[in-house]
Amino acid sequence: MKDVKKLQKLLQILGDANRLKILHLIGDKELAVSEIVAEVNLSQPLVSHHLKAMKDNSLLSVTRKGPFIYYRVTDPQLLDVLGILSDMAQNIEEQLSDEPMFRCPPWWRKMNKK
Amino acid sequence: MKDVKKLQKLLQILGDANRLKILHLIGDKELAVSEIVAEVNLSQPLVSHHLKAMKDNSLLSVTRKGPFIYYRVTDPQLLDVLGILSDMAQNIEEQLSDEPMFRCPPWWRKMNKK
DNA sequence: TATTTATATAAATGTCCGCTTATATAAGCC
DNA sequence: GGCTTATATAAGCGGACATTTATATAAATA
Repeated sequence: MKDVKKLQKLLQILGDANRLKILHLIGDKELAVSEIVAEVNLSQPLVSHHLKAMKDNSLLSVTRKGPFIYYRVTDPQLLDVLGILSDMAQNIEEQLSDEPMFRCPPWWRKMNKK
Repeated sequence: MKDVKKLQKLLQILGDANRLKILHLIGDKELAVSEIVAEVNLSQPLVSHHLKAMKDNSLLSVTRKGPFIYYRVTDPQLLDVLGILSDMAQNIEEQLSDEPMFRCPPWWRKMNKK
């Protein structure tokens, strides 16, 4: 309960499909931006944008090698935890609250009360 | 990589401070809405809103007892994983990309190039 | 049946954020 | 120094979502 804000931030950084794809793609390797762009189907600026978000929150670390900039997952444990969560997520089927296709107008129930 | 969407959804449901507070408060117990409202500092509709979000995604399960509706964490494992993530999160200090307090106007660098 | 208590739902609003388009930086090469 | 490649940054737009205010449902009780 100490610092909920930090946990929240971490979770909302992770709560994006594109960022998850990038994280999974990098895995325990080191990838340059161009390699990532080549794999995932996203524009270069968008990839850079997400990389920055994760770097700014220390999820990714950066190394420059000549003109290339390599990203790696700072803490490999993160991938394990994501594995666990992914497992959980698969067993979740959206509990759609039997939303009727058509809905009563607001006055109907009151009208027919008892 | 199978279903990133589900993982994303799970993470973004979790990525909210108020929902985290509620989850932590419930813990391994069963709490009625009114008990939750009494503890966290949120309006009743807001609490209901968040409870619904988590219920619809199977994070919470519901039991009615008379006029009271009790919520419990569906999978206690979730709390453990959150524990791990919380641990990670605490060791993350925002990598604020040494943003200068004042910034160059856009023409400055071009002006002084070389 | 009227009232009170417990909870849910609806509508309206403001904000954050992902994405696109356009442009800037930075390094390497001729 | 100009050119190309690799990457980052900025501005603008649109949609999603947390929150508030107001009201509806549902159960219990008098």
